[in-house]
Amino acid sequence: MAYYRPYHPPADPALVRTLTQQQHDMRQQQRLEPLTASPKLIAGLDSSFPTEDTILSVIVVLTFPELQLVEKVYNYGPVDMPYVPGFLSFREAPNLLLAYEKLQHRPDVLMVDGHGYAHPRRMGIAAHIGVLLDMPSLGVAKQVLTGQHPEPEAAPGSRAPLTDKKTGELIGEVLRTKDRVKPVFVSPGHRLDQATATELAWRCTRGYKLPEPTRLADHWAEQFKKEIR
DNA sequence: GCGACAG
DNA sequence: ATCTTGTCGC
Repeated sequence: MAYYRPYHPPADPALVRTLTQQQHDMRQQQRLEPLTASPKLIAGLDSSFPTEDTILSVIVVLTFPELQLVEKVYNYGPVDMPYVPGFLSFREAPNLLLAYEKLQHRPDVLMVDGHGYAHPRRMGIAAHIGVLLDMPSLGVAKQVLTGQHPEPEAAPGSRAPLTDKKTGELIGEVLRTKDRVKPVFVSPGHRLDQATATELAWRCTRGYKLPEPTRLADHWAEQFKKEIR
């Protein structure tokens, strides 16, 4: 069905060089380790674009493992950075951080819409935000950015490894959250490991393709969009 | 040189 | 991400 593949306008080489260096620097701060205590509150982060030059970032906070919504906030602002594959965080993270400041609750983990470690330089938006806030984070993406993987089994809960084609390193896991639906890509961002990331994503799944944190953030973005005008 | 390319 | 019609299945 994908007869056409998206075309991405060439990005400014100088800008790409700067951002790449910034990601390498941030990676020095990244730590992937087992999560010590079970989280009590988990947040879901997602952004949408009402117009081509404005961004709407939403953050929802749910209890864990009950997954009851306890808070939802958003921040609406301008966007200057264009979308460049591999540098999504520089376009969305700033506004997400502004939304985070409005939060009254202190979540224990952040589930971000996009990749974490499963990134060319292991610094996807989930890792980017986790490092900046120095908080445990994981990424849940709907499409692969880099890496190869076999198809996970049909049964919900099935996993398949996402590996770097060159090094063979495990960079994420493909998780089948729903029967007969394309799987999601889970990877750690900061302060937690792959096993924890996948387990959390699965324990947050309630019959939909997307885990509740990310799914609800996306859902509320639609509601807040009306509130804006 | 030829593809691939989160949201 | 966003736009956008019809269609399939529970």
